[in-house]
Amino acid sequence: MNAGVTSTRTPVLAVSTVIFTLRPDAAGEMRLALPLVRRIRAPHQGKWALPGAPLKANEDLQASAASSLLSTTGLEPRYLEQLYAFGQVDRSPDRVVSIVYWALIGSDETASAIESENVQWFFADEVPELAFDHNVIIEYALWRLRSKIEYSRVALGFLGETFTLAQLREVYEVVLGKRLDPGNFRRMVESASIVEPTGEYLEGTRHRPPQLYRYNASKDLTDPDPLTLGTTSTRPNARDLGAAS
Amino acid sequence: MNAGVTSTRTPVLAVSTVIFTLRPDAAGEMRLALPLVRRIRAPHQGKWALPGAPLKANEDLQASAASSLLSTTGLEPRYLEQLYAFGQVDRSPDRVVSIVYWALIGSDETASAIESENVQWFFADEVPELAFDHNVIIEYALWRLRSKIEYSRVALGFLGETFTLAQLREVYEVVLGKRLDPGNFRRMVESASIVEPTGEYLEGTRHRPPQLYRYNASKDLTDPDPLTLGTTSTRPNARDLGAAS
DNA sequence: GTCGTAAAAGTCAGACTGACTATAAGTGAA
DNA sequence: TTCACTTATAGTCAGTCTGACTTTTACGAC
Repeated sequence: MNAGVTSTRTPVLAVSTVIFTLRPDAAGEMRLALPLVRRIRAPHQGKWALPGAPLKANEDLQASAASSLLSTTGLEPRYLEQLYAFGQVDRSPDRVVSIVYWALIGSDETASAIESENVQWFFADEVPELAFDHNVIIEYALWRLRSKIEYSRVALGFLGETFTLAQLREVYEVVLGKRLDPGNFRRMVESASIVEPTGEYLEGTRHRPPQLYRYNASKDLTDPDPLTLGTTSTRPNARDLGAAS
Repeated sequence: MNAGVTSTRTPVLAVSTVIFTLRPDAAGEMRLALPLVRRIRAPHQGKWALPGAPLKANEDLQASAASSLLSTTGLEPRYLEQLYAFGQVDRSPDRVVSIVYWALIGSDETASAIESENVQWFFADEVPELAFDHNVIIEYALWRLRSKIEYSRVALGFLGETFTLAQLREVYEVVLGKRLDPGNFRRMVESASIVEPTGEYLEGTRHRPPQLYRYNASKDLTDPDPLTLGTTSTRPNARDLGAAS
């Protein structure tokens, strides 16, 4: 046995990404899915893991997340945000601190995805046992997605340039795991002016053609990094507590 | 000149902490304050900076934040949570990725604080020009504190074991920078059952003695780490969007 | 034309919020 | 002892938001 691998080595930095999309299952139901890659070296060789790579010396963190994601899965996310830095001493035989990003991509943009024996899509509720603490990481990313969809516009990260309200609602329904009332959803979306109508209508439906929408401020969707703090507005739904005056 | 220091060295990991407390200014007004330490070596020698230290090989991230905070400032925070990992290539002449924590401590617990020529308290709105990107980091920590106080119980991190509703309200007022209606504040706090009355009353006031409260679930206050995900409840104020059934 | 379907608009009662008023319970001063 | 003062505590009320529900509209298929 190789006895020397202790956890007291100088910490190494890696950047990984949890990237979600929506895909239909066998029954045609839309479900949350994410790509995993098979580890090709020890530790945990052969197990599935999040896409990622060691941090390069001349690369910013977010750029590192994007580039390692692109090179291992072929995906370029529409939304990308830092999730958390995982650094428990015992999370790997080596001392690895993983700075994890989470990302969203539209179903229509996953066509370019690499799919092979070593890169595959999994439904979020059918993730196998992964390498390291990656199962915990995915759980946390899911929690963050579900929380954030309620007060921000991240849902748009799943959709293309234009979309119908029914499509947008479906995103919410899949992520939150419950049905939403179409009327109330429309009211919410319109009052929050998250999106605006394009004036065009979707054709080819079996019924009245739904209006197409686009989002107003695509800026708001990307890069909520503290690095852009000055330009970030406060959350739309933030409430006051017993405010006076 | 030393010409060789490029930013392409292998990344180094540091852990720093923004720790807030409430202290009275000269006029007796409570204000947000935080301790800074003077850098004793290059780069940015002599400038003020956040307390921190390189990550030790055998220390978890949060433990590293706590221990470096204790050794440089003498403070042991009541609330400690990861803030963000800062890793821009150009944020330091060396390549340093800083995993930053943010913390709260009660005014009554800052007595043990080291104060010297090289460790001093600053009001949050009077922070001088700091080393590295630490000004940006503090801005972000402030934003996070103000956001989080609205939907969580972090405010309790500023207070001792027991407190009056007026004291709790003052924390909110200072952090949010606006006055709150006492009656509405009481209603909010009671309906959210954030705290419970102890049955005791504060003495020595010039008026009717206010009841003392303590918090219900001190568990909820500490460690919102994803590492404890299973036990974390969802946010109390999280709202649904046009939910049906 | 009629039917079926989903879009889009409207209704309504209950909960919540912010502003405000009223009462109660102490201390210090007269 | 009594009064004045301050703050705790309780209550009121109108406006807004929310979830459930109903109605109307506009299209394709037949």
